Amino acid sequence: MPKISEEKRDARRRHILDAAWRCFAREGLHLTTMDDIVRASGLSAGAVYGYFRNKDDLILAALTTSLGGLSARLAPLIAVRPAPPPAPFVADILNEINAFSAREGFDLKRIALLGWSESQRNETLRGTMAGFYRAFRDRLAEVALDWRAQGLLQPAADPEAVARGLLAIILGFVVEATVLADVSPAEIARGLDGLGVAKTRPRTGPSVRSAS
Amino acid sequence: MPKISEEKRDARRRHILDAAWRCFAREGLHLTTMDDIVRASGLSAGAVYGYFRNKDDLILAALTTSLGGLSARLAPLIAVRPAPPPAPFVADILNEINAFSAREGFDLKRIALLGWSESQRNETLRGTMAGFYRAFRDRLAEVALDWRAQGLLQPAADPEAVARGLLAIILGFVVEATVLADVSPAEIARGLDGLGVAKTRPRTGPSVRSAS
Amino acid sequence: MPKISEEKRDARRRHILDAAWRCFAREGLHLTTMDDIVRASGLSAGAVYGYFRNKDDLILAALTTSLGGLSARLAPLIAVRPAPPPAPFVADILNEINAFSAREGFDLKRIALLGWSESQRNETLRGTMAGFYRAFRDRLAEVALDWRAQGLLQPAADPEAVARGLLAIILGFVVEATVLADVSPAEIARGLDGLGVAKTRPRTGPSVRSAS
Amino acid sequence: MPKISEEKRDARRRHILDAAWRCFAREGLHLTTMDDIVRASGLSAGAVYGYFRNKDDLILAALTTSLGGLSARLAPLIAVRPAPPPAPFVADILNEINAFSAREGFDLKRIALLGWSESQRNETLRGTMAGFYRAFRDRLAEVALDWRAQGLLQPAADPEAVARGLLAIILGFVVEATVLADVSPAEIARGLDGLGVAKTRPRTGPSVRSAS
DNA sequence: GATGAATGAGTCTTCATTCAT
DNA sequence: AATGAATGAAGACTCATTCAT
Repeated sequence: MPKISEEKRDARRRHILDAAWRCFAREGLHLTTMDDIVRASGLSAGAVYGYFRNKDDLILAALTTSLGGLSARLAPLIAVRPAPPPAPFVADILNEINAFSAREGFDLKRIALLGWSESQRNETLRGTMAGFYRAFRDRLAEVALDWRAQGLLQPAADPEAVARGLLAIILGFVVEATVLADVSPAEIARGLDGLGVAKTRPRTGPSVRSAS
Repeated sequence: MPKISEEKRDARRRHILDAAWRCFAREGLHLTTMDDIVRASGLSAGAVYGYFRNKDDLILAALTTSLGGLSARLAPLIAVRPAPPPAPFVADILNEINAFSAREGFDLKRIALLGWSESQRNETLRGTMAGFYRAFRDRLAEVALDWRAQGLLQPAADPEAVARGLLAIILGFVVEATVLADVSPAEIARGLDGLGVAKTRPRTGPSVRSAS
Repeated sequence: MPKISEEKRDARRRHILDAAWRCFAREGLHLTTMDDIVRASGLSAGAVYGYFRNKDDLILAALTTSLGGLSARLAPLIAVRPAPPPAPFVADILNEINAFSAREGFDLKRIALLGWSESQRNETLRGTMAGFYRAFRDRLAEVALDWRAQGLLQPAADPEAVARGLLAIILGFVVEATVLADVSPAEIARGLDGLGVAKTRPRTGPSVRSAS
Repeated sequence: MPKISEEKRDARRRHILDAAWRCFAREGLHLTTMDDIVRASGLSAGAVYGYFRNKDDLILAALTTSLGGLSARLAPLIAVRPAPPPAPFVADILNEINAFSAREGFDLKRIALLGWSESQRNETLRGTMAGFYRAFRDRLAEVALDWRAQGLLQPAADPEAVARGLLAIILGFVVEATVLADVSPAEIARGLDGLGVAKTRPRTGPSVRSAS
């Protein structure tokens, strides 16, 4: 087999990551053996090692690639201006997370949980992850600014603090939905609405309705 | 009549769990070896196996015991009536979580992250965990009911949905504080206040001030 | 099994080294697998690793222990005063090397060959080996001094140079006896005797001068 | 009619052997991977396998080719008649060995060490090597005969035994110079000169008789 | 009851060799 | 002829667990 084309190589890499995701979601990061992934990918051990230096490298790639994919799908949602009010906005985000998860036959939310654990003992991963979440939170702060301008927040609201709260809700949803498995984006949105006061009218747009 | 009194045995058990916590927080559940724990506890391998049937048993005990301990410390906070308004209430909870964490020289929030990952592949653990969080959420729903009665929520607010949202914020704080390491309970509370409406006055009680 | 006695542990270590020697002599250092040694020792893989950190450690121990053993057996021979004349002295040394080799059912001379190769890529080993040979050569220089005093050498003989030559003969015998397998200590001794001549005047031809 | 001329093919072969020598000298025979050699040669794996059936074949070729090369360079030295006296003669040989070594940027003496080790487990190699050394030793015996005729040896000297001794010194020099790295051909020659004495009568003491 | 040495199945990883292109 | 990606059988080493003392 002579030199493989760049894109074929990328596809192969992706294929291995797919197999790894499925395994990780089922068994966790460290209980998944390389052999599990090798078998799931249908390739040989040597082939997998031709694409990833070692297991840690594969874990890192699996986690950061997920993050990157999610990032790309969330980007358009947080760029909308004027930003939808808090509750529907959050519902949209959570729905997108669910949708992204559903795709490949494994739940991305599980991968996220694994990633957080792993980031405790992997410097590189922690850096990448923190960078991703921080960038995302910065976008959320801009949204909060827009909300305040729209009069959807308290006049004195601190966009940075609001962004921190929003991120907590989003991350917390991932945990709650994965561990308790009985929460929908719509419920979180309704809860937010309940907490919010006076004029946050229940929205009727498609994004909330589309929630499970 | 056992050679060792019941309470001595409990102390020993506790001692082993302490060692295990420290190891788990540092290396994760599955990268921690039994030998790590044996060495950290200062006991012999045989001794540790006298208290825990196997590694999974030890993991399970470590995680559920943490949960139990946290539960006990959170109980008084959620029983207060009339319940403090949302923002300070949440701040109190988060501060308590931080305080509990700080205690033993390891961060309970890390253990929580590990537990969520682990619950994906351990039926028993998942059951225990879901039970704990569900019970906690039920208490939160009662708090929400009280808030609504106090007029602190929208009149039509659904206490169940609010409880789901509150739990998400709390769990999300654990993630954000552990992975990003740049959030304080007070900020989350301010964020909630910003999101909340009209008359949620900044509270001045000790709990918010005590936040970092 | 509770704590093992120091001497039992040493015996076990020795037993493993014995097994390793046999394997190494047969297959070479790097073609011998740990499993070969494990099987030859009759122990389990884990047990072997309880005595030697890794394969390199075992190799190092096997080689340096051989060296140490040989050193101990050679010591009395080179301490004799007045030293026997060169030829019989060398014969004695070579015979002792053969005798030491014969003992364990494997040939120490082969181990020496392996050690020299290995010392090219193992700093520690090279140091240990060089130290051993240098110390031995220092003893040989003392012997040469004694010979000169006895009038058995040229009056102007340099004991250091003589020691270098003696060591070369000894090491060369190991090679010749192992690779050609048709040389005896007595023959080397006779050869030395044959070389010892009337009046080997320092030559002045270009070839010696060209030597570094 | 091959696509590549015979001499181009030989040059390629030589090029690969060169790469292999460098690798072997650095890492040893069995720790050098085919990929190391492939990379060092700048060719592809397939290309290397086009010239050598397998790794053992390459090892064999590398070792025997070295031997052949050395043989060719030593031949003129041992053919000189009248032969130079022992000390300068040996110095000439050792200098030639050093010179041959220096050439390619790797030390042939190291290759020799590797070859001796390898010959223990490779029948073919052992045969080739023994043949080479034996032939060389036969030439040395002729030199010894010439020396005796010149009166440079004891009248009763056995040329075969002297040849064995000479070979030992030469091989031993390779070891000493490689492992101790502090000997020069000139020193060995001076040592030989020092050993050559007035009246080294055949001794009759027990130690020589005890020799096998 | 306690100890900690021993077990051995299981893990990650390498690498000689092949062969589709 | 040449390429280099793929193969997969080993190899080194680990670690949960047991049990003789």
